[in-house]
Amino acid sequence: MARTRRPTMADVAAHAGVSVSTVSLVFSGAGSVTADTRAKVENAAAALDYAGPSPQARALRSGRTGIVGVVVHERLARSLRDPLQLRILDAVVEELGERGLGVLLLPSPTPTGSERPLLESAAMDAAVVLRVRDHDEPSLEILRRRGLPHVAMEAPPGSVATRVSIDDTSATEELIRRLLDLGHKRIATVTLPMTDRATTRFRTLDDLPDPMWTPARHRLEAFARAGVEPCAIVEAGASMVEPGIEAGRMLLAHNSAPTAVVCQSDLLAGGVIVAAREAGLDVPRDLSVTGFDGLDLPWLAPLALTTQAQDGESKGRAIAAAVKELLDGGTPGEIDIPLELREGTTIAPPRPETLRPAHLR
Amino acid sequence: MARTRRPTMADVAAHAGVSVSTVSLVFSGAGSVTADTRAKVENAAAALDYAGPSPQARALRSGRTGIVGVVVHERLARSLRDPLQLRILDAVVEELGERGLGVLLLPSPTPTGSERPLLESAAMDAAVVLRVRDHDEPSLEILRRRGLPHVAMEAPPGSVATRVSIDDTSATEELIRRLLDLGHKRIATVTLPMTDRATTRFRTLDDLPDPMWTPARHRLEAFARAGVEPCAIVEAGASMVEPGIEAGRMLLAHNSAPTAVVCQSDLLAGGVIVAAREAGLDVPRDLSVTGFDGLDLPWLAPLALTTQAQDGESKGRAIAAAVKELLDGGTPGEIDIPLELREGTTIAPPRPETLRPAHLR
DNA sequence: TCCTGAATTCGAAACGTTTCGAGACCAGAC
DNA sequence: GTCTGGTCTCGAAACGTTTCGAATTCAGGA
Repeated sequence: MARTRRPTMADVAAHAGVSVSTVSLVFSGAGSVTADTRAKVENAAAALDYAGPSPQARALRSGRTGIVGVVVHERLARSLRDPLQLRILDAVVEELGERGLGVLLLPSPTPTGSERPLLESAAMDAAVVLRVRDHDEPSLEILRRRGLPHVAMEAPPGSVATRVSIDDTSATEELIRRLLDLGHKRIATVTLPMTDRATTRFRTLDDLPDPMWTPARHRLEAFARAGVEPCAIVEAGASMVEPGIEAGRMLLAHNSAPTAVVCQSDLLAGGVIVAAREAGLDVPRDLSVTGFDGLDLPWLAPLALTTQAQDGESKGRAIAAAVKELLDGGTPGEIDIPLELREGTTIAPPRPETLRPAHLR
Repeated sequence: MARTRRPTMADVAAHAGVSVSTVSLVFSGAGSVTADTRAKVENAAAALDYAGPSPQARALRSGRTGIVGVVVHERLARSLRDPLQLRILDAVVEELGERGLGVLLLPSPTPTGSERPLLESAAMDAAVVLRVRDHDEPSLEILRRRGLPHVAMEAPPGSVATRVSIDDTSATEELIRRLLDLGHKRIATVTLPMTDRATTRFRTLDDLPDPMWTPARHRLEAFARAGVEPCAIVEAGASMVEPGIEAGRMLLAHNSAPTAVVCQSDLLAGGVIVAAREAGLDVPRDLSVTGFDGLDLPWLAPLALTTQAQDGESKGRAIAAAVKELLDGGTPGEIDIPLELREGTTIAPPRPETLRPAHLR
């Protein structure tokens, strides 16, 4: 089979005995075309094995590519191993797909990365930034330069025109107050990664990185709002179970172990619970644990995590809706996705000091 | 700020006092340009806030879009909740990204789907099909029509020019033989979903769907190769823990419960183990369980799954390498990714009949 | 019979690049 | 002083559509 040139609209037009404009009309479905003419064109297309108008040419002429870029963590798996993020992306893909829009995965540009990041050079009509560092996110500047409309999730207030966010500070504060009401005094926290290349480690309030991932910062600020200081802060290397276990071990080995741990994600909380079990502690009697996100963690049974649940699907749909509105020339502004405190079985009043396992007093 | 037209290469050329071709040369980095001229052009571009050549125009003229489509399950999350798939996709994105290629997510076209699926209309240079149903996969036909080079993972032999696959039949056979050698007679199996919209249910060898997802079929065929028939077959609704639990419950409630379960994925195996624990059974003494994929399941501790491990990262890299070779005009052919039997602690000889819990005899 | 207006179809002009071949210029060899 | 070869720059021709306004056709009313 000779590797021949693909047929173009001109070929189809010639074969059908009509003009190129008419063929275009048939394929775009826009103008009015006689059933007769339409049939001629369709037959010609079939005869030539014409696969439809070239997307490249269509994009150049019409100015629309039908592609929406989605900026994720440079290591894709870092972003998507989190089931919540996946749900969000899934909803975005589905919702945009209904309008014929495709999603292009864009690893977040890094200073050390390639000369010309995809975000700068790829064709697209709009973009979604799923992961915004604190104010200096370079993606936002690139998008501005290119004049591309964009939506950012969990971005710092004022950093971008269209935001879709949750009020994670208030939600975390609510969890902290629960623990305070139960009588807890020594409350530790396990945070999300604060930077792109985080490792699991102790932090103090004086030792926080400056461009800091927004959700980590917001959820940490809840302590100040609740008027307490965490007795220990461990930054997790990733929002996954393994780093959660590690963080839990670190906290329990600490000189004065906490009676409660506020975890910035459910996966981290799950890890902390595994570490507690490992140390022979009973959750929640020896240690109260809270999560964030509201995932299903069936392997945690019979415990159910006390957490703030967010609905990934509606978050994704809200993002997609905002993108569509931008493409239609609208200005969606700021969108707030509600959280719901889900009562689980992982918090309880602290055990009287004298009854705690000796090594934890 | 007046919403003004974006500057083009012609504007930059005029501002710099050179020709359009020269500006193009500067941006493409190809031809030889005096340092002086280059500086003039770069200054002009900066002055006009020119964001670089239009990807649309570049794509039309050069014929290359820099985009590789990746066909995933229609419900994105179905594909990507599986950590292995995610690793593969991650490696593909990273490896292609190094060459400046972006990954466009393409939900698999469904009969009921939109009029014109993205796979038919989106701009791209090549495609990867991560999920091939048995022979009649519609994606492959569309790609052929469009004349796009493509790579398919786990496709039936002969269905496509470039395949990247594992020998899952042999690997599963190896696991089955282990169990036979240990003395097992009643071996059940929990399969991957066989169709796009599967539910967790019993199946028999006479009752298999015809277009059937290839890995499910291959791994099931291992029983015939090993010369035994599974004593029960449960098709899982998805390759996740929850359907695995459900499948495990169904098998254990069966009149003559198995002494071993061959699960077509680690997540399903994890679920079966949870169901066994729930029923008061000891794994592996009361029930042997094998998995497939080689994931890390920290919550399974202290057990370690006996499984066939595949390296998602090298699989992804192999796929990306094949795509690059296709784009360079090569013909990569068939690529086989090796599997490695990982000895865990979840299989043992069956307990003598008389010692088994009464309800399981 | 002639005129009006709606329904179709058509021609031509973009859209913003890349690429090809040719021209201009300059230094060094004869 | 002329010729040769290399380096840099340029003009013009695509790439394959969409879209705009104009041309054509045809039916129905005056």
